[in-house]
Amino acid sequence: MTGTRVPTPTLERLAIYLRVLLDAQEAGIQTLSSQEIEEHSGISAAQFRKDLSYFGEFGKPGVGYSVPDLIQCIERILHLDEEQPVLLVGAGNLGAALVNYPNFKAHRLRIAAVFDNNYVKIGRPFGDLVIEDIARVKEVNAKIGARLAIIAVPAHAAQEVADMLVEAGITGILNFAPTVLRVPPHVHVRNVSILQELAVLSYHAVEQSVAYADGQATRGGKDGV
Amino acid sequence: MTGTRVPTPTLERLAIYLRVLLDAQEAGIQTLSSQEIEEHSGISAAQFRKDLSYFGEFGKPGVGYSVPDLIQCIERILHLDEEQPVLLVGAGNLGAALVNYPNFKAHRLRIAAVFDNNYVKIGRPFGDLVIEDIARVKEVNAKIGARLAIIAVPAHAAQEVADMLVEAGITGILNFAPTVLRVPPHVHVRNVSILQELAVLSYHAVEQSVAYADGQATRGGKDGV
DNA sequence: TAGATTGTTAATCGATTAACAATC
DNA sequence: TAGATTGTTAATCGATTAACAATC
Repeated sequence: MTGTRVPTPTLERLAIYLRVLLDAQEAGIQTLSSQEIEEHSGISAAQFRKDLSYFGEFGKPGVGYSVPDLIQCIERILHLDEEQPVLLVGAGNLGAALVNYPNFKAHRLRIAAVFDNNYVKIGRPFGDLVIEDIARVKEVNAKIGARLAIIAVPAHAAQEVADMLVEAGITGILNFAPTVLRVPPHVHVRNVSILQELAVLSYHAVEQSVAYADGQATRGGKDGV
Repeated sequence: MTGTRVPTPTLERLAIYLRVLLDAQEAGIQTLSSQEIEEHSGISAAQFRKDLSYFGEFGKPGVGYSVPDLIQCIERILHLDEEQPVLLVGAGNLGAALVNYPNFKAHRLRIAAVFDNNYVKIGRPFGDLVIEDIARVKEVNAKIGARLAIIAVPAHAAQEVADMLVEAGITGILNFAPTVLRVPPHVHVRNVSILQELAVLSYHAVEQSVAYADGQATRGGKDGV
């Protein structure tokens, strides 16, 4: 199946499978069937098998999937099989939450440097790191060689930061600022928009309450995944 | 078009349009065409018109869309036309970032209470609020009447928190914990998974770099949206 | 009116689901 | 071997795109 473009939803689910598998490994489980993956992930067994088929054959008919083997395969696919440095820009509240985020380690992601443009903050400690001047990001990343970066600055500064990151060799940006970034075609951006998420929930939450009050609650809605 | 289910991608884009419109209003722009919306949002004009068509007719042929009118319409659709209280569970680093998040106000979202289960934290100030005992969430929300809540606790505690929130009348949950929540069908969950986002970027970032090094850089990849 | 732009329909595209032969 | 479960193909479903008549 090499050559086919992998759908983005497939990649997103891969990360979910990986989490389920790591939990299973923690619990000492050796083997899981696609049906069992469905029970733990909420993603259908057929979808799981289809997703994996983009990358190869990983299971044994009649048996299922070896938990440690599949973990290794997915990690390799996602390039999480060796430590991946990540730049963080923005030493505010969100940056502090990220730099202390305990779950990165299990995925071999490591915040390797923190940047800000505030001269009061530059030079101060931040988690295990020291805040550096965003103006020096290219120079600093020449040593680190990170491809991934997180933007956690106010919206009005995000585009300028993105430009500097691209200049510094970053090819994947996780953007927390509520703004559309313009980047060259070889750079991927994923946006985390808390307001957008809440807006979607707001639409449903109130709709649902009304339906509920009318005794018209929907059935069989999918649980959160 | 009433009666048709609105696709989730449409709702997600609605929040993006709203942001573009608010920016335009800020800049004193009175009218925008779908083409201009495309330029600012990265979402195609056809898609924009199709999205709005689920809710009614909002534009004038030959003219475009009134910025203030459309803002009002989208706000009404998303139930952001009047203040919406939101419960926050988890008074850690992420909770601190959220409680101080400046952008909620423009969308009429307000964190109305913060909860934790740590007795050392309960009673302490947190932003403008005082941390309350999660065990009292039902009691507290009986007064607030929030339908939306944010879970910002470690993964191992998230399901228990979700159960309590549902019990307290919450119908929309924004979940930051890396775990699949099980909730009744009338409750909507949206997950923000930083690890998942970085995993997807990791896949692409390294792929792209390799392609780049080989002189096979992809063309026309979509810019971040 | 003539030009511009909408709202909607039909065509295209892509992702999900179901079913089953292959195989451990 | 018999039972279970995979990987894949074909059918279904849903979302996006393109085109255009309606209309300001």
